[in-house]
Amino acid sequence: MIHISLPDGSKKEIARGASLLDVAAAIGPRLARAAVCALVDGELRDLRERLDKDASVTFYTRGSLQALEVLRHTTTHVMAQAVKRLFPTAILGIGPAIENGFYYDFATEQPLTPEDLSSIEKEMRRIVTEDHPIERLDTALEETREILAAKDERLKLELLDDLEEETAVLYTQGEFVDLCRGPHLKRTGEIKENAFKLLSIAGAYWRGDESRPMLQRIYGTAWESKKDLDGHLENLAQIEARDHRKLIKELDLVSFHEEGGAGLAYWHPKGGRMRVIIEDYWRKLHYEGGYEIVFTPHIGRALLWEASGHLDFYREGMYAPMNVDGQDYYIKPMNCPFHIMIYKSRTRSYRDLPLRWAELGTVYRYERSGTLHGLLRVRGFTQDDAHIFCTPEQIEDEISRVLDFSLNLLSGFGFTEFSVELSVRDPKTPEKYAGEDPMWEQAEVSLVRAIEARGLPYKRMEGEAVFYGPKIDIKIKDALGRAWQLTTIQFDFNLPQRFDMTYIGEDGKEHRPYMVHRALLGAIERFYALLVEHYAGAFPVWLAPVQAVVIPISDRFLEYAQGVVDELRKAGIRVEANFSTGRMNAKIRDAQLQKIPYMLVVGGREQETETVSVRLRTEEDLGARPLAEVIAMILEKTEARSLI
RNA sequence: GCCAGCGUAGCUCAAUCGGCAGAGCAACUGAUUUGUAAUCAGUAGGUUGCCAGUUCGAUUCUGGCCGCUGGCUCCA
Repeated sequence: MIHISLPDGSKKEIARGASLLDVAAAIGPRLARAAVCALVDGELRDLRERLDKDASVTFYTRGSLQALEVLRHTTTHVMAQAVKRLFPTAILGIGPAIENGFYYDFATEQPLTPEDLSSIEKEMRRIVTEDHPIERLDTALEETREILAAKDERLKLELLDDLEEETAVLYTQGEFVDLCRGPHLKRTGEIKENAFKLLSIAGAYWRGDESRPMLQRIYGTAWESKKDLDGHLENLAQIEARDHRKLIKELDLVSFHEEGGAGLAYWHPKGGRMRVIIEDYWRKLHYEGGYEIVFTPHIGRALLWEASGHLDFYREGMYAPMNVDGQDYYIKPMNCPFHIMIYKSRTRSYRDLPLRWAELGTVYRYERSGTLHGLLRVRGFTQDDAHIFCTPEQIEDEISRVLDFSLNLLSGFGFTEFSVELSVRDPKTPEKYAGEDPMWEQAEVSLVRAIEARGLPYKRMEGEAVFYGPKIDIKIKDALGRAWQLTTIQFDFNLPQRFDMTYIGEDGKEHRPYMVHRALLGAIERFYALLVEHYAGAFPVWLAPVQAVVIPISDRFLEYAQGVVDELRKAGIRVEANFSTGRMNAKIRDAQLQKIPYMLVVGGREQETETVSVRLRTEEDLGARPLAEVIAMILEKTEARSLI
């Protein structure tokens, strides 16, 4: 007999070799029916697995996150089975459950097309209806190899060769056999035939390796119920409706041009207005926060990039040089060497430090064509870059400051949920990194203290640091709960050395300053795309490119309407006049579609009483208000940078 | 960069087994003078992404290029 500890603290005695399903049955028949998988000493297991020693066990029932993962994993097997039925020569790759769904990779003779998805789905429904029992077979490696070889599953054989265990696990359902660790559902019929959907088809390198063949990947999603599936599809529709690529076009903010080249954004007047507002706010906060703002060239001689090491390590990310007067000049992919030039323009004393220099620096990087994506991934962009040069004694205080500064700036735009990732070096390969051990240790301590002092949740990422220093990245959550990495704060132990930067210390000797790179919004383009999606184009009044539109109900009131427009404009409000000959209803609709916060309707009543009727884009009707009151209301929201 | 799909009027989308390319919205003109999400009528708008090839004839078929989309990958 062995002893099983349960989460409520109780224990069960059960025969050695009993399956987890037996354990569940011993606890109660209802659990046995509802259980999908179990956590055994910290590992997620299949209910068919047998226990041969004492263990602590937690069962997960339908509805739990873990059960959903199992459901998705089984659904992807059903998909693979369907694919094998329809395309018998398809070779299985891997097929895991992922967030909100699953995928499976196949090597196929013919590429799959989107039209194949519906026939695969149909076959999947058949397999679900056939309700095959799913068997788990722990099999000796050699036998497994024979089984897979007989089915010509060469990719699975490759996985098998890399297996470290002594036995392999095969799962079967009907004619389908797969090498898989599990866990899985007990029958294909447990999948709801109307609660899954295949979504897309894409190429994916075998084992994520570009030098290996490209497989066909099918993505799908699966849920406990049709209602959950519909909810998820609704969510996807939401994301699509907020897609900045659609909104920047509809709202006339930014465009891209085939003639101008991929990944290069054109800011229209309305996008430009918003950008100026964002950047002015950024500048104001930087001056208040003890930064100085600098400007540096867009191109620099090869010498500079040789000194920085960019030409050695980052050349493929840079645009090709242009030759001027026999000298090679490169468009800058980063601002740092230029700021270092300013630093080196004179002798620096410890009394000068810390120096905090910020620049909205436009850089160009050659991103691979396939990675470009609207404003989120471009080839030309403006970083809200800054470099902090300080003494070792100042570093902790500086990190602390920059963290507060970042959180403050981001919350100004309406982002208040943060999480932090701390990337440190891999202790096993210290030789890969620039800088001395004590520097890394001090840097890490100052980063950790700064994070912990603010009670921010953080993840420590071992070995994720870049070679020149540790860093922290701040992620924010948007209105749809998606995480975006914006801020990055990075130590640099490399460049001060490469450029032989020094300052004169109290002791009259030369010392090496510490250098910290930081970008808070990241790239303005990317941040802007995020703002568009976060607000679904309905920007807070202080950011809205057009804050108010004046709508006369007929052109008999044009004169009064023009007076209203003049007053608003004089007060500094971004106002548009819709004086076209159309009906008021159409103008309201236009303004609504443009998501303009205030619609000011003027007709006879308003003219007589020196008022405007205020309609909000939320469809709320505030009725007629004195013009002065409306101006004050809009200005108040603007100045307070109110988020609605 | 790689795999797949796509590219038709400013926008959203039709159409052609290879035979004169079409609608709605927007634009323009005229009429209408309107009270909180689309007034009516008319006009104009296209080398069907670009360049080759096949063909009597290519928007349609083939190849190359450019761009976009979904992924993979990269993010010194």
